[in-house]
Amino acid sequence: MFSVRGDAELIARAGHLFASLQSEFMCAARDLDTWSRPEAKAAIGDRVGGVGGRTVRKLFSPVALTEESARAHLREVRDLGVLVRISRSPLPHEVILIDRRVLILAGRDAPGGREYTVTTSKTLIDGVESLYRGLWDAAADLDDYLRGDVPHLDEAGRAVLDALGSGLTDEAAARRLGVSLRTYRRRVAELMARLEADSRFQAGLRAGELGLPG
Amino acid sequence: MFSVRGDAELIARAGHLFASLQSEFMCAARDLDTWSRPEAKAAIGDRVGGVGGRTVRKLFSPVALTEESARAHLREVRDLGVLVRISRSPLPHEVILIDRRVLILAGRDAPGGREYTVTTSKTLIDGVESLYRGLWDAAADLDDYLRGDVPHLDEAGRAVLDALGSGLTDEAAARRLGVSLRTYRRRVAELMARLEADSRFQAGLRAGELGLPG
DNA sequence: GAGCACTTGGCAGCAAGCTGCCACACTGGG
DNA sequence: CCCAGTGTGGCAGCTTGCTGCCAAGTGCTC
Repeated sequence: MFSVRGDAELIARAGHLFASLQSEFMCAARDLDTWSRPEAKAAIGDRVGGVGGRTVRKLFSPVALTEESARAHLREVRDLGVLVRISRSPLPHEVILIDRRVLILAGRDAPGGREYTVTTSKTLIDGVESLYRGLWDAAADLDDYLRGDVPHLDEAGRAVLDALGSGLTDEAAARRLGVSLRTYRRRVAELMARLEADSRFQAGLRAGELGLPG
Repeated sequence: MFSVRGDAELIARAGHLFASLQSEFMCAARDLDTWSRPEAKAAIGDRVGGVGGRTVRKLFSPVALTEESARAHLREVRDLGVLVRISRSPLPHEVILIDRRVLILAGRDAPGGREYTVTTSKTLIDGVESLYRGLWDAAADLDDYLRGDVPHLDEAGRAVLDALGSGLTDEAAARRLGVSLRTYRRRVAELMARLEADSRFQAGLRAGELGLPG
């Protein structure tokens, strides 16, 4: 195990690891800006290369989808065969696994550059891989996530969903929210349209599957 | 970072780490049988001691709940203030974090004893902790999981849930299942009772949150 | 065979949910 | 000022959902 500080040193000492990728590359990160320097990003991208019969998994937090440019980029790499999933977890620290032989973890940004820890310890790798796998399995496919992106609920929508999820009658829920029954039902109808549901059970099921209210 | 082989050596070289627990202990494991030797289990238990103002989190896979004795044990420790959650992930490798200062990972059982890797690398710990946190946040509280364990759906229950989730009216759903409306509604009422829901939305939400139909 | 427990299906009465319609209030722009 | 757009609330009419009740059918035990 060794540590390096800064992207340049990482590439110098561990760049060959990326180039020697054989079968599986897995990474988890908050967003696309893990590599603070564009040249480092390009260099790493070059070394990993295309999928080419290998499995490349990239797991991001929802923050990665904030900008449309990032979404477009993820769609592109997805089109190249990279498996992209979105986890509900913030994923504040980047984790990279190469062929389950090498584990690279990125620390925080620091004045002297970000510290990376590189290890080939099988026990460490197995442990981290099992945690990664748990997150991966629970994460949503990029397309599913984007399709399900419709229900970004504002405060009112969330309040309606909370009331619905409490099992209240419409009358009780409207009272709770301080609106008329007609208005409450209007909002329920809107939420159901957004969830593309024809019944309340179906709407609840979709909300639960999507992790709402998030 | 160092590795040890076997429980005895782990206790000899790292036992003090457990005893020095100050604020937070987190572990993830497939089940309760991580420590292959009862004496090792007891020794570790003694060293961690009670909660005593500290945060102790234990994350297990559903396999940990297979036996009623295991469930009873988890309820006991939960009653002592330990936070217990059940993840849908298999968690094949045990991970332990002590005060976010020490990371211990367990390898597979081997003839010479299981290999443990112990490290205090901040980058490693941060990376693993962020993955752990993602799994923890997505995991179900022990009580919720046990309470939610009710809906083991038989074929008929699953068919009802599928029909409900399709957004059909009761009449259309009954026709689809080849039963009368009264019978269908009777089964819906049973499913809702099992999900402890007072409305169809709430039932759907709970089903979605529980990952039904599994 | 009879008796019992359980399930199904039809029916009725009621509650809850759905939505159109209309009036009113508010806001912003010309 | 007027007008258009938007949102709210009350009401009515209708559909859907909920459940008790009763009769009939089925399977099991004695």
